[in-house]
Amino acid sequence: MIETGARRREIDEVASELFHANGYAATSVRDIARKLDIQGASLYAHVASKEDVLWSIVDSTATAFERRADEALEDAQTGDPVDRLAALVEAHVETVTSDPERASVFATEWRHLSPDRRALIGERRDAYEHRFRGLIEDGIGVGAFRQTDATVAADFILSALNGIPAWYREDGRLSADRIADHFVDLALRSLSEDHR
Amino acid sequence: MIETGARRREIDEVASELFHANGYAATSVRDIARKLDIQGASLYAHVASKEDVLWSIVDSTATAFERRADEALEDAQTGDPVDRLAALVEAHVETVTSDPERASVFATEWRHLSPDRRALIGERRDAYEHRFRGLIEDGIGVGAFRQTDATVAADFILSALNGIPAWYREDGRLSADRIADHFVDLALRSLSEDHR
DNA sequence: CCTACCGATCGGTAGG
DNA sequence: CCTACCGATCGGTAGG
Repeated sequence: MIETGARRREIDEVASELFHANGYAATSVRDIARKLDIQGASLYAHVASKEDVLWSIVDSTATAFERRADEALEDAQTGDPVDRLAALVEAHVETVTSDPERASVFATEWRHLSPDRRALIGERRDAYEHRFRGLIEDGIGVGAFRQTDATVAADFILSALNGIPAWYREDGRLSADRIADHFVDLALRSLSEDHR
Repeated sequence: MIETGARRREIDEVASELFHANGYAATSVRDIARKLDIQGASLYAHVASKEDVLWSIVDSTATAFERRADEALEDAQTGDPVDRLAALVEAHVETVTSDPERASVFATEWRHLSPDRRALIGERRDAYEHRFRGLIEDGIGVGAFRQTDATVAADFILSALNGIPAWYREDGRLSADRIADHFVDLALRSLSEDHR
């Protein structure tokens, strides 16, 4: 049975902070416990292992990215690959900015998962990237995007998106919405045809 | 006195591999020693601490980025901000692909440095990013780039560049040169004016 | 570069 | 959720 109580959620929250700030390997179970004002060993009343905490964060964040992308594509209500890619980029920025710490842990700490879990996440990441690449290919197909390497372009855009947690501040100069606008713009233009 | 012998260089090389693959915190001094077929304690005949190894990698890689950028801008021999930004992006891709493991360690593991060293690297990173931002601003100024947020654009491009180690393979489908071409193209276009 | 060793800390368990 | 505890491993030192 998977625990889903308030305490369990608190664990994921403080662990996300610490894993983001110092990395999974440099964060001890006692570091997490200290932030919750309990003893290190007491954490095991709620979780079976340290890796389970990482898994919980990574798995739920993967689901968040997938769900938000699904919704965005449904809402788009259009077959235009340009609009659909814009919706995907916007959704991604929204997911990242809504919880930058979890997004950052998801993007950088999954190598510390067990081999089986790592493989599972690897597949989901591939499928997610495939959406980007597919829409880029579609856009090239209809002549909306320049003839370019869709794989490189998808990596380019996704790397830029995943870099957001490194500099985003909730109380920063730009709101999450404005950042999303900028990123949609930069991403679409990077694929645009010359009109000179 | 800083040791610069062949063994010392080997240490940085295998440490770069391990720090890249598993992260600094998850790599033990004995892991590094094992790859060199020596005892864990023997490593301390060559280095004063584990952190000194990380520092050596990070510091030399920062220098490599700076030097290659300097050369590229000198070679550019032009005041055109578009050409100069292209040269900077190309130089960055070259530095990353010439040693992706070191580039990746530089980009992701510097948080494990001591506070003073972290601050030093932070300043150098800021200065480096400032070159990108400055050229973007210049390009906007002369009307070559669209009116956009230069800080966001610089983060966008630099994050994309720093994502390369995550997917680049030396024996992969694309040569380092071709990747550089693609990235120059994607980066410049992302800043381009509409001509519609 | 080795052997022998150090104190500290790690993730995790037992039993309440 | 606590106290008490476990074996393993950590970065690093002493002395050769």
